[in-house]
Amino acid sequence: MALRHVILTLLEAGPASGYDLQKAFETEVGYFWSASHQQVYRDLGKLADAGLVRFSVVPQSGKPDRKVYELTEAGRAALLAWIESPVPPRKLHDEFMVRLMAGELVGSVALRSILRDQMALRGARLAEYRTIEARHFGGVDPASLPMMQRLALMRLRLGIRGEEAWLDWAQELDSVLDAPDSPPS
Amino acid sequence: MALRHVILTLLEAGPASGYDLQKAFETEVGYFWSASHQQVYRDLGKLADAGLVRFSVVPQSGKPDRKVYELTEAGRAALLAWIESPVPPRKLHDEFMVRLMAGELVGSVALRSILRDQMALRGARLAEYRTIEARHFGGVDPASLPMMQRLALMRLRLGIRGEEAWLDWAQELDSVLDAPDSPPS
DNA sequence: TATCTCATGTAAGTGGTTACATGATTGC
DNA sequence: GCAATCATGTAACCACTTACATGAGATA
Repeated sequence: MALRHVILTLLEAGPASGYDLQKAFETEVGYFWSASHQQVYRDLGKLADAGLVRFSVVPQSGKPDRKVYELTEAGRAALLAWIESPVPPRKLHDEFMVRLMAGELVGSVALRSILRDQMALRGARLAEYRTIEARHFGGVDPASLPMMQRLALMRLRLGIRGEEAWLDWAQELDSVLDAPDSPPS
Repeated sequence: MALRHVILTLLEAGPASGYDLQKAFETEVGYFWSASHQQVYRDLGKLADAGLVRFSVVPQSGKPDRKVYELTEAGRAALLAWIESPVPPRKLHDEFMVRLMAGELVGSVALRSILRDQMALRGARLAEYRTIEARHFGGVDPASLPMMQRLALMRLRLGIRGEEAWLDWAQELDSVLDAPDSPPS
């Protein structure tokens, strides 16, 4: 159900089309929420049916018409109520961990290469995040920023810390895999 | 699709009933995969249809019969092939982050209390993980353990590091929220 | 000439959640 | 007497993915 609330949140920041929202999922909100354009369009329809958003059609020359959505009063109220509702426990689905477990049981030799692949991938992501941080915020103290940018920076930093922690751990795992196996006593 | 492979992995470790598997999802594998008993039973059925697992019915006195599942050769082969298949990029869905963003836009006063709640929750989880670590592994060097326990410990440590990183970040956020807001220049 | 971007959607399938259902045994 | 544990499942619904579809203008 939360995707609807993410959409409401994005619309609270200003009117937008389905296309605009989908772009947001690929960029700013991408490091804490993802959604495909099909989901976005469908949920916009559902939200409109429920009276939480309304839209106006903006014709364009040469391009398809834009449907620009905005929050209704009911939508704003629903969003406000949701913010303070309890956060459901998130459930984890970490395929990499499963492969690690499976690889060990099956006696696969490929554990190392899977680990290295994953490290490269996440290292690249971390570098990307750091670039964004440097370009947009350039080593500034978060407390000195207006609240909006301050929280945007903090959201980015969570992504950075998460990747750092993962890479630290992966490094430890990599070295620990080197040690010879001793039979269980 | 990955749930089926998690089940195959658990069965590779030894025969088990649906009930046993579901217990595993609540304990050992709980910090990297979750599944409800309905999912487990349904997917066991699908796996049996596909010939990747087989089961034998074990009657019990006073309790319902157990259906004890085990891997077939085809199942083991499928698992092996899967381990080295590329890991699809995991998608994030962090409700807490969305609330933070929404709360700011709407001007909610409740941000602080949401943050504190979440910190308490994750702090408790971290404490739990550390207790398990101390009880099962008692400060031992992972490299000295047989491979199986070694990886079990490393899986647990990923959970620990993840919670630690989150709490560090939350602490920073908490203090950063104190600073007065300055209007965007 | 071909691909990318803008901009919208439908249809079919899979994955996951919630609620319902049964029934004996063990511990409070 | 009541709840929890053991052990299995079905049915209905909701969320999400993959594939298909259109069509003009911009860029390589």
